Order: sequence, then structure tokens, then C-alpha cells
Amino acid sequence: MMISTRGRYALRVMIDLAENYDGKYIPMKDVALRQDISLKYLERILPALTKNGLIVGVHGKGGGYKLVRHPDEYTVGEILRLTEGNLSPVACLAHDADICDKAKECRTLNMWQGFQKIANEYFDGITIADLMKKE
Amino acid sequence: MMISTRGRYALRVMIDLAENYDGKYIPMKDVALRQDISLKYLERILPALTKNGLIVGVHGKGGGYKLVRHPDEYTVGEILRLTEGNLSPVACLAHDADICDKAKECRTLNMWQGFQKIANEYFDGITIADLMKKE
DNA sequence: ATATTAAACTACTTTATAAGTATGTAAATG
DNA sequence: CATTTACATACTTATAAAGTAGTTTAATAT
Repeated sequence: MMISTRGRYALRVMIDLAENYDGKYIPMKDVALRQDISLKYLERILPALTKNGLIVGVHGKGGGYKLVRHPDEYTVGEILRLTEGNLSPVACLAHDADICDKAKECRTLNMWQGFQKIANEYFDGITIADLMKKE
Repeated sequence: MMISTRGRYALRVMIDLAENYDGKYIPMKDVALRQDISLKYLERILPALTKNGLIVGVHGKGGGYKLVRHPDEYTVGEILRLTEGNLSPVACLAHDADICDKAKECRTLNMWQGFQKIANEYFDGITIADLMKKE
């Protein structure tokens, strides 16, 4: 599978934060409950988003998380790349893959790269705002 | 990862059979050697291709495998779908996935389906002939 | 016929990754 | 200072990918 629960859950969190935004910080406990996802698991995924400045978290009472941009300024592509590594269809193109010594003679490398390009373009063309529930 | 070694190896076998075609049957032992892939593992992957009539295998001396169509009549999409199941980016769309009870309210289902469509179209637009070494 | 070659089948093992849990620490507020 | 919530780390479990081993069946050449 190309997109695991990690990336899917991250997206759901972002959408949830967007849809339930009311100016205040939203505790992840609430999101976990609404989305029916383990709080602890979410807490392991969120650092990828906070460290890269997509959301801010504040500690303590009244704390929680909040988006820092308008929902239409987050692309799905950026969220998935941060949580899933890159959007590679094959191991050869993964972010941490060692350069294949057969790359020169590889018949399919080009095809995989072309696909990766398409995947990035597709997901970069969709924003969180696009995914929010319409009234 | 969306495409595992299963699908990648199947593609390499098909390309190898196409490039080394000389009218005779080609033993998988030779392909395994050329491609540096375990013979035993290849033998586990091939049934997906023989059972669906993409290649024929004959037993015994002088036996081996052979393509039944011209290389430009095999799409990469068809080979990957047979070996990998369907080309689903997420578990929800996998061939054997049980219908999600949250599908109605899912904000992202549409997006995944759209991506799956694009993936299929991309790989259906490439044939084995396109991947063969050019003289 | 029979030895040889190679596909086809079945069951098993190993390895890797995904997914989730548990426990504890740090920061903020009432 | 008690409570709440983010943040950090280590651990466990589940699932799937990847690969092996052994056996059987079918074809050919001698």
C-alpha cells in the first residue's frame, strides 16, 4: 500500500482541526474521539506536522492543536510527504533507498519516476479545504 | 509501497522474455540468472501470469516460458493488476477490503478513487514494448 | 523404459514494516 | 499545586512481504 494509516490519519486530523476550528486550541483527545483513532497513536504521528510548522500545539489546560494557515493553503501532497516520507510507488525511489547499481540498465526506473511525478501533482492539486464537509 | 517486488519482478520477467525471444521456450532458470532473482521466488509469481494466459509454460527438456502476444499488446497495468491485486493506494480500496462503514461520511474516499483511476490509466498507457531495450 | 529437464504445486520460514501500547516528562492554566 | 495536555521514548503485537524447501507432474532425448 502506498498510503498507510499514518498518512491517512494525519489527513483526518487536519480535516478535523479545520472543520472544528472555533479560534480555540483543540485537544487531540477530542479529535481522537471524533475520528475513533487511538489518542496515543495520533500523538506519535503529530510531531511530523508540528515540527514542520503545519500546526501548533500548546500544552496544558485550554491547550491542544490549531492550524496555522487557512485550510486552502494546505495541500494533501505536503501532508502525505511529511507523514509517509515521499510518495514513492516502489522501494527504489523511497527517500532512504540506497542508489541501485542497476539503475543505468533499469528498464522501468523512468516509468516509476514518471508515476511518482503524477502522484505528487495529483495530491498537490487537492487542499484540506477541498476535503472539508460542505454545508 | 504500492508496487512490491512481486509486481516488479513479474514485469522484469515479461521484459526479459520479450527481449530474449527467439521462437523457443525460455527456461525460467535463465531468466532468474540474468535478472539475478531467486528462481524459486519467480516460480511462485509466474502462476498469476500463466493462469491468465499472458504467457505459456511447457514442461521438460526444451521447455520454459514464452509470451503469447506481441510485446506491444501487454500493458504494464494488466501485469501489475494480476500480480499485485489492484493498484490501490490505500487499504480501503484493496480488492479484498471489506466495505467501510464510514464510507458515506468519508472525506477522502473520492480522492483515493480518483488517484486509483489515474494510476490505472498511467500504467495502462505503457506496454512491454515501451520498456524493451532500444537497439 | 528411463534419465533428464523444467514447470507446477504446497507448505514452511524469515524478515520487515505497520500499527498500536505503555510509561514517563515537560509545559501551561485555573 | 493539582489538573490538563502536549511531547518523547521504548516496547509489543500484528500483518504482509520476501524468500526457501521439498515434492509432483509433464515433456523430451537417449
